[in-house]
Amino acid sequence: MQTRAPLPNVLQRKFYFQSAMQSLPENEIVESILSAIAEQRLPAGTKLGEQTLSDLFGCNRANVRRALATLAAQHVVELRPNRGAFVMTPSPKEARDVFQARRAIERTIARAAAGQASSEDIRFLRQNIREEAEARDARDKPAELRASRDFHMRIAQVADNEVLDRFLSELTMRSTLILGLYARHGTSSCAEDEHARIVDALERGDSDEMVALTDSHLRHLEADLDFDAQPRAATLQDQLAPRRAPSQNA
Amino acid sequence: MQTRAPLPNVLQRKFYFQSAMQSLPENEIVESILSAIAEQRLPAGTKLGEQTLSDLFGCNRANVRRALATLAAQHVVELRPNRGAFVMTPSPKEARDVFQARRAIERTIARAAAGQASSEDIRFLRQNIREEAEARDARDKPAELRASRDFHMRIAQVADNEVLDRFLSELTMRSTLILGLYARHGTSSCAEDEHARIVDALERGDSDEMVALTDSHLRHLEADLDFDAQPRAATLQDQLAPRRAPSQNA
DNA sequence: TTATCATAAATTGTTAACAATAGTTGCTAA
DNA sequence: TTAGCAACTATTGTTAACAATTTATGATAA
Repeated sequence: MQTRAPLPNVLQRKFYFQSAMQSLPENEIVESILSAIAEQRLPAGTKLGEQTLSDLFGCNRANVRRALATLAAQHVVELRPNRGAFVMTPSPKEARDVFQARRAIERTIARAAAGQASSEDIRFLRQNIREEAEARDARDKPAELRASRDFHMRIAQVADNEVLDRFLSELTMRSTLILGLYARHGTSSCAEDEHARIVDALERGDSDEMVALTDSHLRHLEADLDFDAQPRAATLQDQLAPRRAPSQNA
Repeated sequence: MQTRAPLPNVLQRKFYFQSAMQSLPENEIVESILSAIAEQRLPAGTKLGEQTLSDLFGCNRANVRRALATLAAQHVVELRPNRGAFVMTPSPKEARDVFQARRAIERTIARAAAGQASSEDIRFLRQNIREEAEARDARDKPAELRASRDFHMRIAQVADNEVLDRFLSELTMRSTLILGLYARHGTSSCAEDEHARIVDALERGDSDEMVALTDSHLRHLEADLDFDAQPRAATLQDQLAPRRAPSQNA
C-alpha cells in the first residue's frame, strides 16, 4: 500500500503575488505550491500527484492541471508526459543561468529603487532583517527563507516595475531550490550584515553603492554552491522513503 | 449573428521555442499563438474563444484551457473570469516596464555574447539583416517582425543562458504588442544600420560596444512610442463597441 | 425613438466517466 | 536465487455532458 505523497501543510501560508491575478480557484493552488517551494517545505523532485492535490485543495483535477501548467511555465515544476508533475530539480548549468539572470535583474532593480523607498519601506526592511535573524537563531528555516525572500521582493516593489518584480519572484523561487540542492553551509539565507548595508544605501539613495552591494551579495550566495558533491537527493529519497523529513543539517 | 473570431491562419508557422518542451498537443497551441502574436497577425485585444481554438487545432477544450493558462503565465494573454481569454493589451506603464526589463536583460546578453559567436552565428545574423531589409522593402510586415525578433533571439542563444533567453522571448513578444499599439512610425522593426553595427561588435568581441549599441538601440525603439495618441487597435473598439450598462440583477 | 427588462443564445466553468499509459507486484522457469 | 514475463494497480490523458454566467436579441412602455 502506497503511503500518500508528502505535501504536509502546503496550504499553510498565502502568497502575496501582486501580478494582476484574479482569485480563480486555480490561483490558490499555484500560490500555495509556490509558497511551499519558497520555504523549502517542498524539496526538488517531489512528485505532485493530481489526485493528491485535488483532494488537498478540494477542487477538481481540471483546475489542478491548469495550475500545474502555470507552474511549469515558470520552470518551477517539470511536466513529464504520462508521468506527472514534479518540483523542478535544477541542474548546475541551470543554477549558473539563474544566478546570472538574478544579478542582471537585481542590479537594475537596485538602481531603480535607490532613493525611492518610503519611510515605511525602510521600516519594513529593517524589521525584516531582525525577523530573519530571529528565525535563524530559532533554527526556523522556513521563516528564515521567507524573510530573506521578502527582503528582496520588497526592494523590487520599491523599484516599481511589475515585469522585473515577476521575474525576480520566479528566480528567487528557483534559487531556493538550487540552494536546497547545492548549498554548502545550509546558510541559504543572506548574510545579515549585507542586508543591513543594502538598506542603508537604499535610504541614502546611493544607487552605485546599491548596485555594488547587491551584486556582491548575490555572488556570495552563488559562491556557497558546491556542484561536485552529490546534490542532496530529494528526488530519490522522497520516492523511496516517503516518511522522511527533508534533512537539513543545521 | 456574430461572425466568428478572426484567427485566420494561426497555424501557419511553427515556433522555435527551445526550452525543454515536449511535443504535447498543448504546446502546439501555445507556440502557434505566440508566433501569431509575434508577427502581429493577432492584434492586442483579440478574443481567443475556446471553441474556436479547439476547432482550429482539432483538440479538446481541456488542452486549449491549459494552453491559455500557460500563455497567461507569460502575460501575453489576459484571462478574464467567465469572459474568456484575450490577447493582452499593454498599458503605457506596462510598456515602460517591459522596455526597462528588456534593456536590463539584453545588456547582460550582449556582454555575455560578445566574442562568443561562431562564424555560423555571424553568417546567420548578416543574412538576417538582409532578409529584414527585403521584407521591409516588400512591405511584408510579418516577415519583417519575424526577422527582427530572430535577430535578437539569436544573440540571446549565443549568450547561452536559457533563463535570459526565455525572458527575452517573452519580452519581445510583449514588445510587439506594444509597438502595434503605440508605435509612431509603424517602423516597429529595428534600424538596419544598428543591427549591422551590433553584429560587427559581436564579431570583434567588443563587449562594451555591444552593450552600448544594444542599449541605445532599445532606447530608439522606445522613443518611437507615443502614448498620447489613441492606441490604435481592436482593443478599445472591442471594449466599447458592444458596450452595455451593468444592469444585471439577482 | 430610447430606455428598460425579459428571454434566448453562446460561451465559460465544472464534473464525472472512460481510455491509455506507466509502475508494481507476483509468478514461473532456468 | 534471479531473470523474465504477465497480470494488476495507480495515475495521467481524453472526452462528453451538464451547470453557471455573460452577451446578444427583441419586445414593451414612456
